[in-house]
Formats: sequence, C-alpha cells, structure tokens
Amino acid sequence: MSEQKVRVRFAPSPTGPLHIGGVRTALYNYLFARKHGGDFILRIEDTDSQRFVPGAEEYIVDAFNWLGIKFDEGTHIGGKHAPYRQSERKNIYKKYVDELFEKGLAYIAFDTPAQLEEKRAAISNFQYDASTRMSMTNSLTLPAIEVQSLIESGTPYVVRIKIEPNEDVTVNDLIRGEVVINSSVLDDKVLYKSADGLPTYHLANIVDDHLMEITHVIRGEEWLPSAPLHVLLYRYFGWTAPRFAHLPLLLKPEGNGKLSKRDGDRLGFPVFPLEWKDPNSGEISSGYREAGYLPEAVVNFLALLGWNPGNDQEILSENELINLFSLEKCSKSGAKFDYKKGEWFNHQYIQLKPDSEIARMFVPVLKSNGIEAPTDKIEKVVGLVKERANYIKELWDQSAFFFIAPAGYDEKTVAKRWKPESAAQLSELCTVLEAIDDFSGHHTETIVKSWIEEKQYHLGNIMNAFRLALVGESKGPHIFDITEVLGKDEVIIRLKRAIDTLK
RNA sequence: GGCCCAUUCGUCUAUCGGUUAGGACGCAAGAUUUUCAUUCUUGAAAGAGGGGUUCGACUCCCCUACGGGCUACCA
Repeated sequence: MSEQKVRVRFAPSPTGPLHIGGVRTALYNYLFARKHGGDFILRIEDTDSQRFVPGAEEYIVDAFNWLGIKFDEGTHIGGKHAPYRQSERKNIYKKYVDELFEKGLAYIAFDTPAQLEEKRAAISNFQYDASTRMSMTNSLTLPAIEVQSLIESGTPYVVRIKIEPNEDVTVNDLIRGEVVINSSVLDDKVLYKSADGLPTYHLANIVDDHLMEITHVIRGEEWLPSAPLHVLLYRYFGWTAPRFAHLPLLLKPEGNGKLSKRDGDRLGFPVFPLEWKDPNSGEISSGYREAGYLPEAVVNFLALLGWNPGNDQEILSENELINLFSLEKCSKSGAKFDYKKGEWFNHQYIQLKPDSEIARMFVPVLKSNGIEAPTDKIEKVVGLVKERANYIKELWDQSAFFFIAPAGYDEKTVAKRWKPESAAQLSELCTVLEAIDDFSGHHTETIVKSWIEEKQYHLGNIMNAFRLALVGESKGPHIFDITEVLGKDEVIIRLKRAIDTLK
C-alpha cells in the first residue's frame, strides 16, 4: 500500500501584513511538510475584493524569505497546479457550483443584505437554514419561471449550500480528536457572492484543496466552527476530505482576547515579521526584522509557542524542529504571547552566531548612526559586547563609544567614580601609556597594573576613572579590551579631555 | 444569546492512574567582576471549584466557573 504524498498549504488572504500568528501557522505547515517529505504550497485567497490591500502579497513572500520558510509551489514560484491566486481561478469554481445545483445541494437566494438584516433584527438567533429557508426569497420558494426571469433581469443573487438538518457531522481533528456537531446548528452558507461574482472562502478553499491534492489542512482554531461545513462540502462533491488540524490561537500577553495587530506597538513589541507601512493611512507597524531579531530566533520562539518536543530542550535548529515536529504534540489551548521569552531566544541566537555574521547585520545600524568602520574592528567590537545585547540594535547602545568619543560624562558616574586625585593619577597614566610600544590589551594591562602596584594606588579608583574617561559612563567590557581597540592615540586623547573637563 | 474548543507556577509548558508535580522565561537573593552586563548557584511560585469512577487521580467521566473562538454576500 503506497502512502499518499503529504501536501499542505498556507493560504493567507492579502488584507494586510502577515500577523505573527499566521507566521506560526505557516511554520507548523512547513515543519510538517518537511518532516514527511511532502510539499508546501502558498496559495493566495483573495476572494474578498473589498478587503484587498496592495502590497500585502509581496509582503507575505518577503516575510517568508526572511524567515527561511520555503515553499515548493506558490504564486511566486509557480507549480503544477498554477495559478495559485484565487482571483485567477475564478472560472474554475463555477462548474463546481453547477454540480451542487444539479445534485440539489445548493440553491439561489435573492434576499438582499438589507432584508437579511431586518430578519436578524426581528428574530433573535435568526439563521438562514432548513427551518427558515422556505420563508425566504429563493429558488426553493419561487416558481422556476420567476427565478429564471429574475436572473435574466439582472437581479443580484447568491448561491447557498443546502444543509440537511439533524445530522451529526464529525470532524476528525489531529489535535483535538473527534468533534461532533449537529448540522442543525449550521446555516446555509453563501457559496457564491453577488457583489463581486466570486466564491466565498468556503467553496474556493474546498475546491482548491481538492484540486491541489492537499492531504492535511493545518490552520488556526478560528476555523473549527466551520470545519463541519467543509466536511459536508467534501461529502457533497464525493471527495475524500483531507485530515484536519486546528491550531490553538496566540493570545494577548495581558488582558483578554487573541493577539491583534494593535497590541504590538501598544505594548512595545512587533506583531509582524517585517515592518509594514499601510498604503492608505501611511501608518507604520514595526517588524521583527527591523527590531533586530534573527530569523532563526523568531522561528524557534514561535515553534515552541503551542508545541514542544516533549523534553527540556528549547534551543532547536531548523533540522531538529523538523525531525521532532508532530501535530500530536501540539497543545490544545491558546498561548499568551510572551514577548520576554522572545527576547531571550534572540539573545541566545546572537551568542550562537559567529561574530562575523552578527557584524554584517550590525553594519546597517552603524551606518544609520553615521559610522563607517573597518570590518575587522566591527567584528572585534561585536565579539566584546554581543553578550549584553538582546537585539542587533542594542549593539549600538553597548558599543557606540568604540566609534565615537563620549560627548559628555554621566553625572552619577562622575559623582561616584571621579575622585579628587583622579586628574593627577590619570595624567600620570597618560605618561605611562605613552611609553608603551605594544598596545595590545594584555601587554598594556601588565604595564598599567605594575605601575599601580608600584605607586600603591587603589586599583578600583584608577580603573573606574579610566573607564569613565574612555566610555563616558560606567559600563562596557574589560577595560584593556577597550584600549586595544581604540588604540594608543585615541585613549590618550580621551584621557586628556576627561582630565580637562572634570579636573 | 446560540454553538464549539480549552483549563498544571505570573507566562510557555512536561506528566499519557501511583512523581518530593520537572524544565524554561520573568522575578528575588547570593557568588564572580576594576564598571555595566554576561555567567553560575539558590529561592519563591501551579494541578479552577464540586461531584463521581478507582485500591489510588493533575491524568478518565459529569456539572459549574473562568478563558478563547465562531455566529457576514470577511477570510
């Protein structure tokens, strides 16, 4: 018996930037596909012409490129089931609606949005279903001739699925087990819209998943309530339904509700992979890339938000993620988005990466601060300060003094570290330093320390004042690592300026 | 309101009937250090409540509570 090849898809609608929750859904699909040697497809579900946002699709592709999540087929790379954009598949769906008609499983409805609104207002819990459809304006209640003439006169209509009541529909979910829902609570969902002549999500999704030979539908929990409808549609068409897996949602870090686009900048962290500028409002939403995150860290962090390998390992490479991933180990309940943990992951990944790679990412940050420096210097600096940075951006806060002399001296540090004798001692230190030929950190340290010992000075006092002169405040790596990078001339210039300024 | 899903430290989670309920983030204390960090050690911190089933329940079942989702000619 030959196993069917695993094929999964991520099917966003281009209504804005890709939300971090969507990224996680895509990631789980990707891991699942790779784990089983299957295919991963990007399909754009743009059947809502009202909500289409220009640039959103490009954004989605860019985001996955940055994250290193690769597709086997999709709008951007083509594939044997092209096109992968539903608006370009418009003509495909018609025939399937006709099929449902012929089987008596769908009907035409003329009720206008206003009329439906009226019904909903008048009758509590109104639902367009078996109990109400016979009192509505549709091809079930109108004579065939009248239906025909209404259509010919151009009256707008929708196509609705005809759901038989009182039947238990079972959704077999890989994460949740069997979910049974009675068809009576389902409504006769619109399959074809009058407004733009496009199918709704439900129809297009089922048809495309079938045509594209999708074997597993891995999507967010918000789709669970409509899963029975989808099961029914597969049955109506006589198709084998794919396996379903409904992922728990990402929730707000504080308060109630699911993580939304607004939360990010309100709470001070990105909810989008890449920065996004809204084409209409011009509003800018921050992104993980621009915030200085490494894509590997974002992937690792997201993978563990709702799934875990069953052991204590948290830092996992892409290959480990792929090997260990399974839908059975996904949790069932929503996960509050813990931004602090994301920071920790990024910190870990910055330490893991070679200095040269971090340096390369640091160059644009330096540039934005007006700094150009030799690569070997940047790499050296990165090596000295990266352990204290959570983001690439923070590298600048930690290392600016390597590139520009301090503009002033931190008051608190001066009060605490600058002693009455500091000026005189640092003047002496200048003389000591000037005599050194080999300015390597280790050598300089030996000389300076023996001078301090010889003079019976207080080591801490000298060092702290020295640091203040070089850095401008009380922070930074080992002081002789700093002097080595700065070089003799610069060190002496900074010492003299401190002596002049602070006295 | 109706329907569905879920419920272990503040947060993410391990446990698949018998454990001193484990790890991580965060938090606190201590150690290291010429600074700031890093690092290391230690600590505080959890089975929503009530019924069952069972020799034995965090684990299985029911109810309640709380949380979440859906309820559009949006996806």
